[in-house]
Amino acid sequence: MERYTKLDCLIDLRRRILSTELKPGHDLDEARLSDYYSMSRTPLREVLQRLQGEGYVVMSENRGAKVASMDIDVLRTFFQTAPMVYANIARLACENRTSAQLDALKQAQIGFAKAAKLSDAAEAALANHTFHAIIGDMASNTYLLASLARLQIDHTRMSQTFYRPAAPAETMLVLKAIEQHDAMIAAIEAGEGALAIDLTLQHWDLSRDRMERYVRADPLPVDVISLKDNSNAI
Amino acid sequence: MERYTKLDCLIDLRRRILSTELKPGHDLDEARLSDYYSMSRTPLREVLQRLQGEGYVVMSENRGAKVASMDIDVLRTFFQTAPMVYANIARLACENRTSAQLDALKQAQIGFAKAAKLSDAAEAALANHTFHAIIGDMASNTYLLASLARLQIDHTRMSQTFYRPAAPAETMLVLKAIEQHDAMIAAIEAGEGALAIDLTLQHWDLSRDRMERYVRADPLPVDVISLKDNSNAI
DNA sequence: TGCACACATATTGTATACAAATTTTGAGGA
DNA sequence: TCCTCAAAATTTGTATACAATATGTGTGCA
Repeated sequence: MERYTKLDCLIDLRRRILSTELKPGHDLDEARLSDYYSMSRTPLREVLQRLQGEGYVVMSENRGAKVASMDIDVLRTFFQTAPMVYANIARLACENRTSAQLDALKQAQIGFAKAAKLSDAAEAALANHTFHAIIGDMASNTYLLASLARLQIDHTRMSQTFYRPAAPAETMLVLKAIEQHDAMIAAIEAGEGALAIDLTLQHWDLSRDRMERYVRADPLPVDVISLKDNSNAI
Repeated sequence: MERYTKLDCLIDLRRRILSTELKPGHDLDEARLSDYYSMSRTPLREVLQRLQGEGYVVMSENRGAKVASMDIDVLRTFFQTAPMVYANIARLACENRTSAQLDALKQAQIGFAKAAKLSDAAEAALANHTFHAIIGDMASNTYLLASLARLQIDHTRMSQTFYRPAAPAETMLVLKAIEQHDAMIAAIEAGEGALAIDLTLQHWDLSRDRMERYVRADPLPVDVISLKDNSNAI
Protein backbone atom coordinates (compact mmCIF):
# COMPACT_ATOMS: atom_id res chain seq x y z
CA MET A 1 0.00 0.00 0.00
CA GLU A 2 1.35 3.35 -1.09
CA ARG A 3 2.10 5.97 1.54
CA TYR A 4 0.89 9.56 1.17
CA THR A 5 2.37 12.61 2.83
CA LYS A 6 0.02 15.23 4.23
CA LEU A 7 0.71 17.49 1.25
CA ASP A 8 0.02 14.67 -1.22
CA CYS A 9 -3.25 14.05 0.54
CA LEU A 10 -4.20 17.74 0.36
CA ILE A 11 -3.39 17.93 -3.35
CA ASP A 12 -5.15 14.68 -4.15
CA LEU A 13 -8.32 15.68 -2.32
CA ARG A 14 -8.36 18.99 -4.19
CA ARG A 15 -8.00 17.09 -7.46
CA ARG A 16 -10.77 14.64 -6.59
CA ILE A 17 -13.12 17.45 -5.65
CA LEU A 18 -12.35 19.53 -8.75
CA SER A 19 -12.83 16.52 -11.02
CA THR A 20 -16.17 15.80 -9.23
CA GLU A 21 -14.90 12.30 -8.48
CA LEU A 22 -16.03 13.52 -5.05
CA LYS A 23 -19.37 15.14 -5.86
CA PRO A 24 -20.72 18.39 -4.38
CA GLY A 25 -22.36 17.67 -1.02
CA HIS A 26 -20.63 14.30 -0.67
CA ASP A 27 -19.97 13.33 2.95
CA LEU A 28 -16.29 12.99 3.83
CA ASP A 29 -15.78 10.29 6.44
CA GLU A 30 -12.61 10.82 8.48
CA ALA A 31 -11.99 7.17 9.24
CA ARG A 32 -12.53 6.09 5.64
CA LEU A 33 -10.26 8.84 4.24
CA SER A 34 -7.49 8.30 6.79
CA ASP A 35 -7.59 4.64 5.85
CA TYR A 36 -7.52 5.48 2.14
CA TYR A 37 -4.45 7.72 2.52
CA SER A 38 -2.97 5.37 5.17
CA MET A 39 -2.45 8.05 7.77
CA SER A 40 -4.05 8.61 11.15
CA ARG A 41 -7.07 10.83 11.67
CA THR A 42 -5.08 13.64 13.30
CA PRO A 43 -3.22 14.88 10.18
CA LEU A 44 -6.19 14.07 7.98
CA ARG A 45 -8.43 16.32 10.05
CA GLU A 46 -5.88 19.11 9.64
CA VAL A 47 -6.03 18.64 5.88
CA LEU A 48 -9.83 18.90 6.01
CA GLN A 49 -9.62 22.08 8.10
CA ARG A 50 -7.34 23.58 5.50
CA LEU A 51 -9.62 22.53 2.64
CA GLN A 52 -12.43 24.23 4.50
CA GLY A 53 -10.40 27.43 4.62
CA GLU A 54 -9.82 27.18 0.87
CA GLY A 55 -13.53 26.66 0.21
CA TYR A 56 -13.34 23.08 -1.08
CA VAL A 57 -15.26 21.59 1.85
CA VAL A 58 -17.65 22.81 4.51
CA MET A 59 -17.50 21.49 8.06
CA SER A 60 -20.00 21.62 10.88
CA GLU A 61 -19.56 20.88 14.56
CA ASN A 62 -19.81 17.18 15.42
CA ARG A 63 -21.16 16.56 11.94
CA GLY A 64 -17.96 16.25 9.91
CA ALA A 65 -16.97 17.57 6.50
CA LYS A 66 -18.81 17.64 3.18
CA VAL A 67 -17.64 18.60 -0.28
CA ALA A 68 -18.79 22.19 -0.88
CA SER A 69 -22.13 22.20 -2.67
CA MET A 70 -23.14 24.34 -5.63
CA ASP A 71 -26.51 25.85 -4.78
CA ILE A 72 -28.52 27.73 -7.35
CA ASP A 73 -28.25 31.03 -5.43
CA VAL A 74 -24.47 30.71 -5.22
CA LEU A 75 -24.28 30.04 -8.96
CA ARG A 76 -26.12 33.30 -9.53
CA THR A 77 -23.36 35.22 -7.79
CA PHE A 78 -20.83 33.12 -9.65
CA PHE A 79 -21.99 34.39 -13.03
CA GLN A 80 -22.25 37.87 -11.58
CA THR A 81 -18.71 38.00 -10.19
CA ALA A 82 -16.50 35.86 -12.42
CA PRO A 83 -16.02 38.22 -15.40
CA MET A 84 -14.96 41.13 -13.19
CA VAL A 85 -12.43 39.07 -11.25
CA TYR A 86 -11.03 37.25 -14.28
CA ALA A 87 -10.65 40.52 -16.20
CA ASN A 88 -8.89 42.32 -13.36
CA ILE A 89 -6.59 39.36 -12.79
CA ALA A 90 -5.66 39.32 -16.48
CA ARG A 91 -4.83 43.02 -16.46
CA LEU A 92 -2.65 42.69 -13.37
CA ALA A 93 -0.95 39.64 -14.85
CA CYS A 94 0.20 41.79 -17.79
CA GLU A 95 1.86 44.21 -15.38
CA ASN A 96 3.46 41.78 -12.97
CA ARG A 97 4.21 38.49 -14.72
CA THR A 98 7.74 37.10 -14.50
CA SER A 99 9.34 35.20 -17.36
CA ALA A 100 9.41 32.03 -15.23
CA GLN A 101 5.66 32.30 -14.81
CA LEU A 102 5.26 32.87 -18.52
CA ASP A 103 7.15 29.64 -19.20
CA ALA A 104 4.92 27.79 -16.73
CA LEU A 105 1.86 29.21 -18.48
CA LYS A 106 3.05 27.95 -21.87
CA GLN A 107 3.68 24.51 -20.39
CA ALA A 108 0.21 24.46 -18.89
CA GLN A 109 -1.27 25.40 -22.24
CA ILE A 110 0.50 22.46 -23.90
CA GLY A 111 -0.99 20.13 -21.30
CA PHE A 112 -4.43 21.64 -21.73
CA ALA A 113 -4.42 21.40 -25.52
CA LYS A 114 -3.34 17.77 -25.37
CA ALA A 115 -6.00 16.70 -22.88
CA ALA A 116 -8.73 18.73 -24.58
CA LYS A 117 -8.06 17.22 -28.01
CA LEU A 118 -8.13 13.73 -26.50
CA SER A 119 -11.49 14.57 -24.89
CA ASP A 120 -10.03 13.58 -21.52
CA ALA A 121 -12.66 15.54 -19.61
CA ALA A 122 -11.25 15.46 -16.08
CA GLU A 123 -7.69 16.06 -17.21
CA ALA A 124 -8.64 18.92 -19.54
CA ALA A 125 -10.67 20.65 -16.85
CA LEU A 126 -7.80 20.34 -14.37
CA ALA A 127 -5.25 21.58 -16.92
CA ASN A 128 -7.51 24.53 -17.64
CA HIS A 129 -7.68 25.15 -13.88
CA THR A 130 -3.90 25.18 -13.70
CA PHE A 131 -3.66 27.54 -16.68
CA HIS A 132 -5.90 30.15 -15.06
CA ALA A 133 -4.36 29.63 -11.61
CA ILE A 134 -0.97 30.57 -13.08
CA ILE A 135 -2.46 33.77 -14.48
CA GLY A 136 -3.75 34.36 -10.95
CA ASP A 137 -0.23 33.96 -9.58
CA MET A 138 1.06 36.41 -12.19
CA ALA A 139 -1.31 39.07 -10.90
CA SER A 140 0.42 38.74 -7.50
CA ASN A 141 -2.52 40.23 -5.67
CA THR A 142 -3.33 38.10 -2.62
CA TYR A 143 -6.66 39.79 -2.13
CA LEU A 144 -8.10 39.18 -5.60
CA LEU A 145 -6.45 35.77 -5.66
CA ALA A 146 -8.71 34.72 -2.78
CA SER A 147 -11.77 35.44 -4.94
CA LEU A 148 -10.27 33.82 -8.01
CA ALA A 149 -9.43 30.61 -6.15
CA ARG A 150 -13.01 30.24 -4.98
CA LEU A 151 -14.44 31.06 -8.39
CA GLN A 152 -12.19 28.47 -9.96
CA ILE A 153 -13.37 25.70 -7.66
CA ASP A 154 -16.91 26.05 -8.97
CA HIS A 155 -15.87 26.89 -12.53
CA THR A 156 -13.70 23.80 -12.86
CA ARG A 157 -16.37 21.54 -11.43
CA MET A 158 -18.99 22.93 -13.82
CA SER A 159 -16.69 22.70 -16.82
CA GLN A 160 -16.19 18.95 -16.36
CA THR A 161 -18.86 18.40 -18.98
CA PHE A 162 -17.14 20.57 -21.60
CA TYR A 163 -14.42 18.30 -22.73
CA ARG A 164 -16.33 15.07 -23.14
CA PRO A 165 -16.74 13.86 -26.71
CA ALA A 166 -20.06 15.26 -27.87
CA ALA A 167 -21.53 16.96 -30.89
CA PRO A 168 -19.04 18.23 -33.52
CA ALA A 169 -20.06 21.76 -32.64
CA GLU A 170 -18.74 21.18 -29.13
CA THR A 171 -15.38 20.05 -30.50
CA MET A 172 -15.18 23.32 -32.44
CA LEU A 173 -15.70 25.24 -29.23
CA VAL A 174 -12.85 23.38 -27.52
CA LEU A 175 -10.54 24.34 -30.40
CA LYS A 176 -11.70 27.91 -30.02
CA ALA A 177 -10.87 27.85 -26.31
CA ILE A 178 -7.37 26.61 -27.11
CA GLU A 179 -6.90 29.49 -29.58
CA GLN A 180 -8.09 31.98 -26.98
CA HIS A 181 -5.56 30.67 -24.50
CA ASP A 182 -2.78 31.20 -27.04
CA ALA A 183 -3.94 34.75 -27.69
CA MET A 184 -4.04 35.43 -23.93
CA ILE A 185 -0.49 34.18 -23.53
CA ALA A 186 0.65 36.54 -26.28
CA ALA A 187 -1.16 39.51 -24.73
CA ILE A 188 0.29 38.82 -21.29
CA GLU A 189 3.77 38.40 -22.72
CA ALA A 190 3.44 41.70 -24.60
CA GLY A 191 2.02 43.39 -21.51
CA GLU A 192 -1.06 44.57 -23.37
CA GLY A 193 -3.53 44.93 -20.54
CA ALA A 194 -6.51 46.18 -22.53
CA LEU A 195 -6.18 43.34 -25.02
CA ALA A 196 -5.81 40.76 -22.26
CA ILE A 197 -9.03 42.00 -20.64
CA ASP A 198 -10.83 41.80 -23.97
CA LEU A 199 -9.63 38.27 -24.66
CA THR A 200 -10.45 37.18 -21.13
CA LEU A 201 -14.03 38.43 -21.46
CA GLN A 202 -14.42 36.64 -24.80
CA HIS A 203 -13.06 33.48 -23.20
CA TRP A 204 -15.52 33.92 -20.36
CA ASP A 205 -18.44 34.38 -22.76
CA LEU A 206 -17.61 31.10 -24.47
CA SER A 207 -17.42 29.28 -21.17
CA ARG A 208 -20.56 30.92 -19.83
CA ASP A 209 -22.65 30.05 -22.86
CA ARG A 210 -21.71 26.40 -22.50
CA MET A 211 -22.42 26.37 -18.77
CA GLU A 212 -25.79 28.04 -19.21
CA ARG A 213 -26.73 25.67 -21.98
CA TYR A 214 -25.77 22.77 -19.72
CA VAL A 215 -27.64 24.06 -16.68
CA ARG A 216 -30.91 24.55 -18.51
CA ALA A 217 -30.82 21.39 -20.58
CA ASP A 218 -33.40 20.73 -23.28
CA PRO A 219 -36.64 19.91 -21.45
CA LEU A 220 -38.05 16.44 -21.84
CA PRO A 221 -40.96 16.28 -24.27
CA VAL A 222 -44.11 16.85 -22.26
CA ASP A 223 -46.09 14.20 -24.13
CA VAL A 224 -43.90 11.36 -22.94
CA ILE A 225 -44.54 12.25 -19.33
CA SER A 226 -48.30 12.60 -19.70
CA LEU A 227 -48.52 9.28 -21.52
CA LYS A 228 -47.13 7.36 -18.56
CA ASP A 229 -48.52 8.77 -15.36
CA ASN A 230 -49.90 12.11 -14.32
CA SER A 231 -49.36 11.74 -10.59
CA ASN A 232 -45.61 12.25 -10.94
CA ALA A 233 -45.97 15.27 -13.21
CA ILE A 234 -44.34 18.48 -12.09
CA MET B 1 -8.61 29.11 35.24
CA GLU B 2 -11.27 29.79 32.63
CA ARG B 3 -11.99 27.16 29.99
CA TYR B 4 -12.23 28.06 26.31
CA THR B 5 -14.08 26.12 23.63
CA LYS B 6 -12.40 25.71 20.26
CA LEU B 7 -14.69 28.37 18.78
CA ASP B 8 -13.88 30.81 21.60
CA CYS B 9 -10.21 30.22 20.94
CA LEU B 10 -10.65 30.88 17.21
CA ILE B 11 -12.56 34.10 17.82
CA ASP B 12 -10.14 35.29 20.48
CA LEU B 13 -7.09 34.69 18.29
CA ARG B 14 -8.73 36.60 15.45
CA ARG B 15 -9.38 39.48 17.84
CA ARG B 16 -5.83 39.48 19.18
CA ILE B 17 -4.38 39.49 15.67
CA LEU B 18 -6.69 42.24 14.40
CA SER B 19 -5.96 44.41 17.44
CA THR B 20 -2.20 43.81 16.86
CA GLU B 21 -1.93 42.53 20.42
CA LEU B 22 -0.29 39.72 18.41
CA LYS B 23 1.90 41.66 16.01
CA PRO B 24 2.47 40.86 12.32
CA GLY B 25 5.19 38.23 12.01
CA HIS B 26 4.86 37.16 15.65
CA ASP B 27 5.69 33.49 16.21
CA LEU B 28 2.77 31.43 17.52
CA ASP B 29 4.01 28.69 19.82
CA GLU B 30 1.61 25.73 19.95
CA ALA B 31 2.50 24.65 23.47
CA ARG B 32 2.26 28.17 24.85
CA LEU B 33 -1.09 28.84 23.16
CA SER B 34 -2.62 25.50 24.12
CA ASP B 35 -1.59 26.25 27.69
CA TYR B 36 -3.06 29.77 27.48
CA TYR B 37 -6.42 28.47 26.25
CA SER B 38 -6.17 25.39 28.49
CA MET B 39 -6.73 22.87 25.73
CA SER B 40 -4.48 20.24 24.22
CA ARG B 41 -2.38 20.87 21.15
CA THR B 42 -4.60 18.79 18.85
CA PRO B 43 -7.61 21.15 18.72
CA LEU B 44 -5.36 24.20 18.93
CA ARG B 45 -3.48 23.09 15.82
CA GLU B 46 -6.81 22.75 14.02
CA VAL B 47 -7.65 26.32 14.98
CA LEU B 48 -4.32 27.48 13.57
CA GLN B 49 -4.94 25.59 10.32
CA ARG B 50 -8.25 27.32 9.98
CA LEU B 51 -6.73 30.73 10.72
CA GLN B 52 -4.22 29.99 7.99
CA GLY B 53 -7.07 29.35 5.58
CA GLU B 54 -8.62 32.66 6.54
CA GLY B 55 -5.33 34.49 6.01
CA TYR B 56 -4.70 35.50 9.63
CA VAL B 57 -1.60 33.32 10.02
CA VAL B 58 0.92 31.67 7.75
CA MET B 59 2.30 28.21 8.51
CA SER B 60 5.35 26.41 7.23
CA GLU B 61 6.31 22.78 7.49
CA ASN B 62 8.02 21.88 10.77
CA ARG B 63 8.36 25.58 11.49
CA GLY B 64 5.00 26.40 13.03
CA ALA B 65 2.66 29.35 12.60
CA LYS B 66 3.28 33.09 12.47
CA VAL B 67 0.88 35.99 12.45
CA ALA B 68 0.54 37.10 8.81
CA SER B 69 2.99 39.89 8.07
CA MET B 70 2.30 43.11 6.18
CA ASP B 71 5.07 43.49 3.63
CA ILE B 72 5.48 46.65 1.62
CA ASP B 73 4.72 44.91 -1.69
CA VAL B 74 1.51 43.43 -0.29
CA LEU B 75 0.46 46.88 0.96
CA ARG B 76 0.82 48.17 -2.58
CA THR B 77 -1.75 45.67 -3.83
CA PHE B 78 -3.87 46.50 -0.80
CA PHE B 79 -4.26 50.13 -1.84
CA GLN B 80 -4.76 48.99 -5.42
CA THR B 81 -7.55 46.54 -4.68
CA ALA B 82 -9.47 47.80 -1.68
CA PRO B 83 -11.58 50.55 -3.31
CA MET B 84 -12.84 48.24 -6.05
CA VAL B 85 -13.83 45.48 -3.66
CA TYR B 86 -15.38 47.79 -1.07
CA ALA B 87 -17.38 49.62 -3.74
CA ASN B 88 -18.71 46.45 -5.34
CA ILE B 89 -19.62 45.01 -1.95
CA ALA B 90 -21.53 48.19 -1.09
CA ARG B 91 -23.49 48.05 -4.33
CA LEU B 92 -24.42 44.41 -3.83
CA ALA B 93 -25.37 45.10 -0.21
CA CYS B 94 -27.98 47.59 -1.46
CA GLU B 95 -29.56 44.88 -3.59
CA ASN B 96 -29.48 41.98 -1.19
CA ARG B 97 -29.57 43.24 2.42
CA THR B 98 -32.21 41.79 4.73
CA SER B 99 -33.87 43.87 7.42
CA ALA B 100 -32.24 41.71 10.11
CA GLN B 101 -28.84 42.55 8.68
CA LEU B 102 -29.79 46.22 8.58
CA ASP B 103 -30.61 46.09 12.30
CA ALA B 104 -27.27 44.42 12.99
CA LEU B 105 -25.51 47.13 11.00
CA LYS B 106 -27.18 49.89 13.04
CA GLN B 107 -26.16 48.14 16.26
CA ALA B 108 -22.58 47.85 15.04
CA GLN B 109 -22.56 51.56 14.21
CA ILE B 110 -23.66 52.42 17.77
CA GLY B 111 -20.79 50.35 19.13
CA PHE B 112 -18.34 51.96 16.73
CA ALA B 113 -19.39 55.53 17.53
CA LYS B 114 -19.10 54.87 21.25
CA ALA B 115 -15.63 53.36 21.08
CA ALA B 116 -14.37 55.95 18.61
CA LYS B 117 -15.50 58.89 20.74
CA LEU B 118 -13.81 57.34 23.78
CA SER B 119 -10.60 56.98 21.74
CA ASP B 120 -10.56 53.28 22.60
CA ALA B 121 -8.32 52.42 19.67
CA ALA B 122 -8.49 48.61 19.65
CA GLU B 123 -12.21 48.53 20.33
CA ALA B 124 -13.00 51.17 17.69
CA ALA B 125 -10.97 49.37 15.05
CA LEU B 126 -12.69 46.06 15.85
CA ALA B 127 -16.14 47.69 15.83
CA ASN B 128 -15.31 49.23 12.46
CA HIS B 129 -14.26 45.78 11.27
CA THR B 130 -17.61 44.36 12.36
CA PHE B 131 -19.49 47.19 10.64
CA HIS B 132 -17.86 46.51 7.28
CA ALA B 133 -18.03 42.73 7.71
CA ILE B 134 -21.81 43.05 8.07
CA ILE B 135 -21.97 45.00 4.81
CA GLY B 136 -19.96 42.13 3.36
CA ASP B 137 -22.57 39.64 4.57
CA MET B 138 -25.30 41.79 3.03
CA ALA B 139 -23.68 41.47 -0.39
CA SER B 140 -24.10 37.68 -0.06
CA ASN B 141 -21.42 36.99 -2.62
CA THR B 142 -19.09 34.30 -1.30
CA TYR B 143 -16.50 35.00 -3.96
CA LEU B 144 -16.05 38.71 -3.31
CA LEU B 145 -16.42 38.09 0.41
CA ALA B 146 -13.20 36.08 0.30
CA SER B 147 -11.34 39.15 -0.97
CA LEU B 148 -13.07 41.48 1.46
CA ALA B 149 -12.20 39.32 4.46
CA ARG B 150 -8.52 39.37 3.56
CA LEU B 151 -8.53 43.10 2.86
CA GLN B 152 -10.17 43.74 6.22
CA ILE B 153 -7.50 41.83 8.12
CA ASP B 154 -4.84 44.26 6.93
CA HIS B 155 -7.11 47.29 6.98
CA THR B 156 -8.13 46.75 10.59
CA ARG B 157 -4.55 46.20 11.71
CA MET B 158 -3.38 49.38 9.97
CA SER B 159 -6.25 51.44 11.32
CA GLN B 160 -5.31 50.68 14.93
CA THR B 161 -3.52 54.01 15.04
CA PHE B 162 -6.54 56.00 13.88
CA TYR B 163 -8.58 56.05 16.99
CA ARG B 164 -5.93 56.96 19.50
CA PRO B 165 -6.26 60.43 21.05
CA ALA B 166 -4.08 62.70 18.93
CA ALA B 167 -4.23 66.12 17.38
CA PRO B 168 -7.68 67.83 17.34
CA ALA B 169 -7.66 67.50 13.54
CA GLU B 170 -7.60 63.73 13.96
CA THR B 171 -10.64 63.82 16.25
CA MET B 172 -12.49 65.70 13.53
CA LEU B 173 -11.72 62.94 11.07
CA VAL B 174 -13.12 60.31 13.43
CA LEU B 175 -16.37 62.27 13.66
CA LYS B 176 -16.41 62.46 9.87
CA ALA B 177 -16.01 58.67 9.63
CA ILE B 178 -18.98 58.22 11.97
CA GLU B 179 -21.09 60.51 9.75
CA GLN B 180 -20.07 58.57 6.67
CA HIS B 181 -21.15 55.32 8.30
CA ASP B 182 -24.57 56.83 9.01
CA ALA B 183 -24.91 57.98 5.42
CA MET B 184 -23.92 54.51 4.19
CA ILE B 185 -26.56 52.89 6.37
CA ALA B 186 -29.19 55.21 4.88
CA ALA B 187 -28.07 54.48 1.32
CA ILE B 188 -28.12 50.72 1.89
CA GLU B 189 -31.53 50.90 3.54
CA ALA B 190 -32.89 52.92 0.61
CA GLY B 191 -31.25 50.56 -1.87
CA GLU B 192 -29.45 53.38 -3.63
CA GLY B 193 -26.50 51.55 -5.12
CA ALA B 194 -24.84 54.46 -6.90
CA LEU B 195 -24.95 56.58 -3.75
CA ALA B 196 -23.59 53.73 -1.63
CA ILE B 197 -20.65 53.33 -4.00
CA ASP B 198 -19.96 57.04 -3.85
CA LEU B 199 -20.08 57.16 -0.06
CA THR B 200 -17.91 54.06 0.19
CA LEU B 201 -15.24 55.60 -2.00
CA GLN B 202 -15.30 58.81 0.07
CA HIS B 203 -14.98 56.72 3.21
CA TRP B 204 -12.08 54.88 1.64
CA ASP B 205 -10.34 58.13 0.69
CA LEU B 206 -10.52 59.33 4.28
CA SER B 207 -9.08 56.07 5.56
CA ARG B 208 -6.40 55.92 2.86
CA ASP B 209 -5.18 59.47 3.52
CA ARG B 210 -4.67 58.67 7.17
CA MET B 211 -2.90 55.40 6.44
CA GLU B 212 -0.58 57.02 3.92
CA ARG B 213 0.18 59.88 6.31
CA TYR B 214 0.98 57.32 8.98
CA VAL B 215 3.20 55.20 6.76
CA ARG B 216 5.37 58.08 5.63
CA ALA B 217 5.70 59.82 8.98
CA ASP B 218 7.37 63.22 9.28
CA PRO B 219 11.11 62.64 8.89
CA LEU B 220 13.37 63.36 11.83
CA PRO B 221 15.25 66.64 11.53
CA VAL B 222 18.54 65.92 9.79
CA ASP B 223 20.55 68.26 12.04
CA VAL B 224 19.91 66.22 15.16
CA ILE B 225 21.33 63.11 13.56
CA SER B 226 24.47 64.82 12.20
CA LEU B 227 25.13 66.41 15.57
CA LYS B 228 25.47 63.06 17.30
CA ASP B 229 27.24 60.62 15.06
CA ASN B 230 27.70 60.33 11.35
CA SER B 231 28.47 56.61 11.23
CA ASN B 232 24.83 55.68 11.84
CA ALA B 233 23.46 58.12 9.29
CA ILE B 234 21.27 56.71 6.57
C1' DT C 1 -49.85 1.23 13.15
C1' DG C 2 -47.69 5.08 15.19
C1' DC C 3 -44.99 7.15 18.66
C1' DA C 4 -41.65 7.67 22.53
C1' DC C 5 -37.84 6.21 24.72
C1' DA C 6 -33.77 3.65 25.84
C1' DC C 7 -30.01 1.15 24.21
C1' DA C 8 -26.47 -0.04 20.69
C1' DT C 9 -23.60 1.57 17.08
C1' DA C 10 -20.99 4.76 14.54
C1' DT C 11 -18.65 9.06 14.09
C1' DT C 12 -16.47 13.12 15.68
C1' DG C 13 -13.62 15.64 19.35
C1' DT C 14 -9.73 15.75 22.71
C1' DA C 15 -5.74 14.28 25.45
C1' DT C 16 -1.56 12.07 25.73
C1' DA C 17 2.55 9.56 24.31
C1' DC C 18 5.94 9.15 21.25
C1' DA C 19 8.53 10.10 16.69
C1' DA C 20 10.74 13.41 13.68
C1' DA C 21 12.57 17.72 12.76
C1' DT C 22 14.62 22.08 14.07
C1' DT C 23 17.18 25.10 17.01
C1' DT C 24 20.36 25.87 20.65
C1' DT C 25 24.42 24.90 23.21
C1' DG C 26 29.02 24.05 24.02
C1' DA C 27 33.35 21.54 23.51
C1' DG C 28 37.32 21.02 20.58
C1' DG C 29 40.59 22.56 17.31
C1' DA C 30 42.85 25.85 14.11
C1' DT D 1 38.67 34.63 18.71
C1' DC D 2 36.36 32.18 15.31
C1' DC D 3 34.65 28.22 13.13
C1' DT D 4 32.92 23.31 12.95
C1' DC D 5 30.30 19.76 14.37
C1' DA D 6 27.88 16.81 17.47
C1' DA D 7 24.84 16.30 21.44
C1' DA D 8 21.03 18.32 24.10
C1' DA D 9 16.90 20.82 24.31
C1' DT D 10 13.01 22.58 22.18
C1' DT D 11 9.31 22.41 19.00
C1' DT D 12 6.49 20.35 15.55
C1' DG D 13 4.22 16.08 13.49
C1' DT D 14 1.69 11.61 14.02
C1' DA D 15 -0.55 7.60 16.18
C1' DT D 16 -3.49 5.84 19.43
C1' DA D 17 -6.75 5.66 23.29
C1' DC D 18 -10.58 7.37 25.18
C1' DA D 19 -14.53 10.83 25.79
C1' DA D 20 -18.47 13.15 23.83
C1' DT D 21 -21.87 13.57 20.50
C1' DA D 22 -24.85 12.01 16.83
C1' DT D 23 -27.30 8.32 14.50
C1' DG D 24 -29.66 4.01 14.00
C1' DT D 25 -32.51 0.26 15.92
C1' DG D 26 -35.67 -2.14 18.45
C1' DT D 27 -38.91 -2.64 22.22
C1' DG D 28 -42.95 -1.35 24.88
C1' DC D 29 -47.06 1.04 25.02
C1' DA D 30 -51.25 3.38 23.53
